[in-house]
Amino acid sequence: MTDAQTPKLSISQRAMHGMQSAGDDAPFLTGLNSEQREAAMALDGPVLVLAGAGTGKTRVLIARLANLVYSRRARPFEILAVTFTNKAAHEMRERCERILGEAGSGLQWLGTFHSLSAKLLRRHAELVGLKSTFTIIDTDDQIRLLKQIIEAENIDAKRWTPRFLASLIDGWKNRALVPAKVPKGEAFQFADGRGITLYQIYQNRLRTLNCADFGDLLLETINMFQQFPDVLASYQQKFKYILVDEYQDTNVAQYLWLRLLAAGHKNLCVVGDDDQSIYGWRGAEVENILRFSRDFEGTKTIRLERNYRSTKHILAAASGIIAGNSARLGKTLWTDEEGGDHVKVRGVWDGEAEARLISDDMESLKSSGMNYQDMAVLVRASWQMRAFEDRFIMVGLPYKVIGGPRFFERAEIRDAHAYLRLIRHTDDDLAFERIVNQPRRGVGDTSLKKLMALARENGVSLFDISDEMLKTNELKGPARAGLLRFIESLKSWRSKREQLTHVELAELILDESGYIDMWRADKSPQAQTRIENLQELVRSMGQFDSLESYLEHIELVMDIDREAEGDAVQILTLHGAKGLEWPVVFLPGWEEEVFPSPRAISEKGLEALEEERRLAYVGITRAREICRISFAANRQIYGRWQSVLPSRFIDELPEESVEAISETGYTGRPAFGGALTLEGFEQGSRGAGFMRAQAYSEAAKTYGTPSGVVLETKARVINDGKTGFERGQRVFHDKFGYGRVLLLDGDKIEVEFEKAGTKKLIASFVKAA
DNA sequence: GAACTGTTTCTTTTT
DNA sequence: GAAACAGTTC
Repeated sequence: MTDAQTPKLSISQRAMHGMQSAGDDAPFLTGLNSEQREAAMALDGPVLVLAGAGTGKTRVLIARLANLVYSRRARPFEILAVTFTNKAAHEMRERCERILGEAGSGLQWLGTFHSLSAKLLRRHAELVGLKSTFTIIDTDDQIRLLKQIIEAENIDAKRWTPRFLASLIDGWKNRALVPAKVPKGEAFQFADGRGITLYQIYQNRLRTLNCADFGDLLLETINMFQQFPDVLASYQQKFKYILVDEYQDTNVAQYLWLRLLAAGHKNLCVVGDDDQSIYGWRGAEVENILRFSRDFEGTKTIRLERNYRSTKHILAAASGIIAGNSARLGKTLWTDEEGGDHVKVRGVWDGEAEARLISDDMESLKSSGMNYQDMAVLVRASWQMRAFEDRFIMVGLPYKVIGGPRFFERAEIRDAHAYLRLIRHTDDDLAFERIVNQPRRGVGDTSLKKLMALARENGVSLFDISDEMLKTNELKGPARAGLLRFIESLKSWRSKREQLTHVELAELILDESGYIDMWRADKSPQAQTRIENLQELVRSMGQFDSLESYLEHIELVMDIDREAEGDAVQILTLHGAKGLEWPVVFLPGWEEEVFPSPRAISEKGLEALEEERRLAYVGITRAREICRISFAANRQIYGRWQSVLPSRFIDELPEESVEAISETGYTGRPAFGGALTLEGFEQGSRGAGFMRAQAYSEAAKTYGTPSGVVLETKARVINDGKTGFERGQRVFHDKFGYGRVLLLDGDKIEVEFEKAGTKKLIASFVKAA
């Protein structure tokens, strides 16, 4: 650790008076309003800052940090600052460095829960049975490992998928439950009561492999703290002040983690917004924010409600949406900005038309003097990105995908990483398994199974057992030759580690292993992209000073920093957009079955739906000046064309702040006369329902009304987009007779018929019995 | 052991 | 409509 950097003290004299907080004129406080100032200056004791979207919470956090350092309450390395995403951590570091200069770089304990945990664990790994060189495995490795375990236990991996087990285990880890602490009953969620046993086996296996998964990073850190109070005490002493961003997204494990560390000095400041809680599926508990003042006695609560980001209409639209939620603390955002554009809601024919519309908009905004980097497309799910990429490539519009079908998740990147991981530690069995036959070396399933069995029997790694086996004659033919070549290559690459830089080594490996050649020989259209990705990977390695630091970064951040190519529009998911803002924001795909996502609709009802609504709120509040929502009449889902309804959220937008239009411009009345002003639209928010109908029908006008599609929509509009059936309800079908509803899926339902078996069908063909 | 073929399932969202 | 999976053939 390179500790103790005292900040340059060219600052206000008053800020230097020992344990005083900074004076009102401290430079980092200028421009803050009174609440923000209060939050930045209340340094001691527990503080809860409830900060609505765009109320300047990051500014407050930075000011607070600066205040801590300048007032000499704490040196930079005595401050623990936790963010939720790596992006946020990165941004906060940059901004701190700008204000604090060198001292900003001294913020060694600024990071995500996971990266900070990894750092702590590497220091004390042996306390929880790991070596400090442990590998952090990703979801892919996790699933493969679980699959092996499930199969080894003779459980039907079809009925009980590794994926499902992984989600259960993640859930337990999110609640900080080691196998012994999982409530017994929950074992029955998997394979007739064997869930906990499997969890235990998995944990043992991870330990032998010297691996930790994401959940372990937190779980094991908590374990360590609980089992070794002296270690905990030393960190409680060390971290004099703790700051947490996006507190509404913390789960139980993270809450415990914080509570343990904050118990010493009790200087814990958390910043959050319950309306932006969008990680419930990852175990986040909004409860945490609600119970904060109960858990930490003497909590000072500060509310930031003045919005500095968006225009009035954008704010009104966002408020209109979020008002539909019942479970909230209730904040009222306000702004004294006047005017600004209305939020535009536009209906189009299909996804392609939507991409066209948006790219046209972007080009015209650009020609009116705006920069591409000031515009973003925010989607619900990453598959939606593709349509935009296709379109942007076609018209030559510069864009950058952030997150998305992520770089690191691509097979070729994972394979390349597996090679590098094996260079790092030859006993990385998961990596070995992945690439021993990639490219094909004749070491197939049977040979690998044999190796794995032997390795397990002897308690050694796959690499070591291979090395041993090659000395005997147990393997024959192509398998032996291939394995020999593989092992020899690995040895040779490892021996060159000293002479070559890690970048040169990576190039050598990709070349000598035949991996790049494998893709060169591949005639599929994606092969070229894969080769480019590999080149990009090698290039990105240059930003790190060793193989180890590169891999550590990849394992934690799960993405590489791609070259920022100047002025480009950004495409990202709504989740990825949290905490960011743009002058212009496009929100496409506001359709039932897309957003809210079908799962959220069918799953646990209200709760999931409210989370989707918060997501909509997050989306709209990312916009500063222009916000444009759109929806299509038809969309390809799973490769099948489906006609879809505008999202229910569109109905929830306040009429006064919204303009519903189509490419042909505004015209008076709905095209379908009575049809579209039917029951469905009349119920609920009347005005917006009209808008939804209007924008929709305008789209139909523009593109004609191809037979079938719109008519079908009309029928469903009468049903208000819902089937009107409930799970378990008894129904009748003309042909199949009587049955019971098994599950609801958009406009379709699955019915178990008494005579005809289980069928999935369009709900309108079924009557209540 | 690999190459080919047909079938099925699937997608939220991130560390 | 891809990617993962199972089954078949060489």
